[in-house]
Parts: sequence; C-alpha cells; structure tokens
Amino acid sequence: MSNQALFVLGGTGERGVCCPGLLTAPLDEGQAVELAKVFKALGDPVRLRLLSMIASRAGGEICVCDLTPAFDLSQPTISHHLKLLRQAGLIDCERRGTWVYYWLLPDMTDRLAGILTRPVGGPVPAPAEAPS
Amino acid sequence: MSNQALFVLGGTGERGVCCPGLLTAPLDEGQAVELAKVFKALGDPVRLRLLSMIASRAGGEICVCDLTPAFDLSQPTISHHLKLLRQAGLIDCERRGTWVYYWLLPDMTDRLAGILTRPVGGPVPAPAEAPS
DNA sequence: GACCTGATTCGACGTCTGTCTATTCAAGAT
DNA sequence: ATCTTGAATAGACAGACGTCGAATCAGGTC
Repeated sequence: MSNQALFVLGGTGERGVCCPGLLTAPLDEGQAVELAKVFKALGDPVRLRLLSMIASRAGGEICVCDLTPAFDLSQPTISHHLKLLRQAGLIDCERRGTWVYYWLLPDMTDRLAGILTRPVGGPVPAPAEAPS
Repeated sequence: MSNQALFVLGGTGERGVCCPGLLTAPLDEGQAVELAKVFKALGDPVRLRLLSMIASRAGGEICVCDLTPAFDLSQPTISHHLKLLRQAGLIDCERRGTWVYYWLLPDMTDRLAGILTRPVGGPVPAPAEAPS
C-alpha cells in the first residue's frame, strides 16, 4: 500500500487538471488524513535531507550506501526513514546486486506543489489584515 | 518567534528568485530543521482541515467560533492546533472584541509550493526506473 | 558449502504529540 | 462590580515517533 494516498493528491489515473487544492475549498476528513500522511513524512529533518539528496542526485538515483555516511545516525535508522518516504509515495527503490538504489517519484512532489499553489484569483483576496 | 523559520523558505527580505528548492540540491542540516517544522505543522489531518477552512474562506478570515464546531474535538484542542499553525508561520490571528479571527499567510504556502516545484530542467531527467 | 558485506526487520526505550478536563484570561452585558 | 461567553493556557496521560543494538535477509565471493 504505497500510493494509496492520492485522493486530493490527484488520484492514480490521469488527472490533468490542477488539483482541488488545499487553499480553495475545505478538505474533507478523508482527504485530510491522506494528505497529512505525506506531509508528516516530510516533517522530519533527516527525511527532508534524504529526499533532497535523492532528488538532486545527477542520474536520478542514489545508493543507500551513499546516503548513510552523510548522517550521524545508525544505518537501521536511515533505512527506517527511507521506508517512511517510500510509504508516502515520495520515492521508490530497487535492489541491484548487493546495493539498493532510491529515486524520486516526482508525481507526488508535483501534486503537493499544486495543492499548495493558490489559484490566480484566490477565494477572495482578503480585505486587509488589521481592521480594528 | 513566528516566522523565524524561513531560511530556505525565502528569508524575510525580498527574495524574488524561485527558492533554492528541496529538489535541486541537498539541504543542509539547519535548513532541513526549519523546513521540517513547517511540514510537521501540515502533518496532521485536523490542522490541514483548519488551514483549508481558513484559506478558502471568502473574505480571507474566519472566527474561531466558526472553526471549532466543525470538529469533534474540544475547544482547547482546536486552539492548540491553531497555535501550531501560527508558530509555523502559516496563519496569523487577531482578537476583535470577544472573538478571535484567523487568516492565511500566503507567503509561507507560496514558498512551500516553490520548494516542491522542480526546476524546468531538473538535476537530470533520470535515466529510467528499472534497469537491471 | 561457509563466509562477508550491504540493507531491512525486530524489540526496546525515551521523547514528543494529540487529546482531554480544569483553570485562567479578555471583553461585553447586566 | 458581577456575571456570561469566547478563547487561550496549564497539567495529565495514552499513543505515536525517532533512535538504537541485535538479529535476519539478500547477494556475492572464496
């Protein structure tokens, strides 16, 4: 159950349109639960660094053995964080011989970016911030 | 210390350019810690729903008294979640008479969207997903 | 086969988080 | 001044989370 978390996120099928969006209409319970899983995965400094290392890697993928030494953490801990990122649908991996390689799944980050992007008009510009 | 969390996020000054980005280069420790605080604030279904209710509100702001009854939670719990969103720099509030009104701070969501957006070229398209 | 190395899984443990009730604070109304 | 209502704070507590060491699994080498 990796990418089951895609309700608002765009669904698994084609979905050209630009996402309902967090900022345009109230999320319902189920949507919020699914979305929260993904943001929760991003809510840890170690996982953010892992994700950015994976995403920015020239060639598109990186070996666990190149990730681990960048942290002052045990190897099982890194493995744990990678698992959470994978369960959130942000990355995927494959074993090749002795090593395991990870890569970004850009669909998910694209969807998140879309969800956080305000529509041109917005729900209404907001009158001002300090009336009194 | 509300908006102290803006390193990668764009800084407090003007910063027209489109953010270093999570996906283009490895985040350093400090950047990751600050960014994680914001994503952590988004990593809860209740807070996501609160944020979306606030953001999508016509007029730009909403009274706490309109938020609370939408949830099956105690009033202090809602207050607690609003505080976390505020500390993350995602919303702000103001008391007007008996009531307290909240509104979105779009700068933060804009920055997050930018951070999650891949640059046109990308760090390199990624060769393919399943070599072997 | 036995052995070695890279990576994941398992259990345990301390900390952090979400929730509650009770209390306090702020602003009006009587 | 006292009371009432809306909201925030304080303290408590169960459950989730991040980390570790030990054990297990997957491949390759000898």
